Amino acid sequence: MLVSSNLRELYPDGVFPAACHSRVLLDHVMSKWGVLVLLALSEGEPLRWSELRRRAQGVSEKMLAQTLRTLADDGPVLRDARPVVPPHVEYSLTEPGAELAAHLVPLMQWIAGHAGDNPTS
Amino acid sequence: MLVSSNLRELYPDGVFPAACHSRVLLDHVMSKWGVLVLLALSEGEPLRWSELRRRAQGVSEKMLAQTLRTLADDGPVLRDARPVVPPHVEYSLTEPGAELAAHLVPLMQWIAGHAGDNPTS
DNA sequence: TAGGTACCTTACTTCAAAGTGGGTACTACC
DNA sequence: GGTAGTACCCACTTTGAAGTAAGGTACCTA
Repeated sequence: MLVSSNLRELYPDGVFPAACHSRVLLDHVMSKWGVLVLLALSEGEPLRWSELRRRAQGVSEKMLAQTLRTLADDGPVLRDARPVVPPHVEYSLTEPGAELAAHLVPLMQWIAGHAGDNPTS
Repeated sequence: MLVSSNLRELYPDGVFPAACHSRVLLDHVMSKWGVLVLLALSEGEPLRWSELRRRAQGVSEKMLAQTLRTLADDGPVLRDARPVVPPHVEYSLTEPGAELAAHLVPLMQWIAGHAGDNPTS
C-alpha cells in the first residue's frame, strides 16, 4: 500500500534529512504546549491569553508566553494586542495556521483514538 | 472558520490535558528520528535496518535501534526478524501505522512547503 | 588469527525544552 | 496595606531525548 508516493517529489532520493528548516517549525508546532495551543485555536474563535491558560491544562505563564511568541514568530498564530491597560491580547490562527491545523487535528484525533485515552471520562 | 468542531467530542469542556497516553505516543511519533522512520516506511516497502540507516540521514545506530524498538512497542511499526545469521530484520508499517502515516505525511508535506525548505535543490 | 557481515546493547555525557520562583505595570476595590 | 484582574519578562534549575564511545552476537572467509 503506497500512501506517500508523492513524497518522492519532495525527497527524490528517498533520503530524509534530519536537520532543516522544516524541523524547526515542526518542533515548535509539536512542542509540548504548541500542539495544545494550536488545538485550542483550531476551534476558530480568537482566544485571550488567560483563556488559553485555562484551556492548556497545566501550562505555566512562562511556557504559555514563550510558546505563543514562538508560534506567532513562526507564522501560524496571529497576536492582536490592543493598546490598553490592563493588557488585552487575542490570539488566533493565521490562514497558514488554519491550514496547518486542518492537518494537525486529524492526526491528533487519530492518536487520541489509538492511545487508550478516555478524555470524555 | 471552524476546522475542528468535532474536537469537542473528544474534549467537551474545551480543556486539553498535557499529560496523557496520547502524549506518549505523540512524542514517540514526532521524535527527531521517529518521524523520519515513519516517512521512510510510509512509501510502502518493508525496509531493513541498514536501509533505514541510510534513509534517515545522520541517525546513529543507537538512536535508530532505540527509535525502532519504541515504535514497534507502540504499535505503528512491525519488526519482522528472521532466525538467521547475519541478522535479517525488516521493518514495515502496521495497519494502524499506515493510518497514522496517512495523517502524518500531509502534515509533513505542508510543513515542508511552508518552512522555506528546498529539499529538491 | 584477523577482518567482514548485519543488528543491536550498555555506560556515560550533553543540551535544549520545560520548569521554578521572582519580578513588572496599571486599574479597581476592600 | 491587601486582593483581584490583565499579560507578560528574567535568572536560574531540572529533565529527558539525543549523542558519543565502547561493547556485544554468530557466522563466514582469508
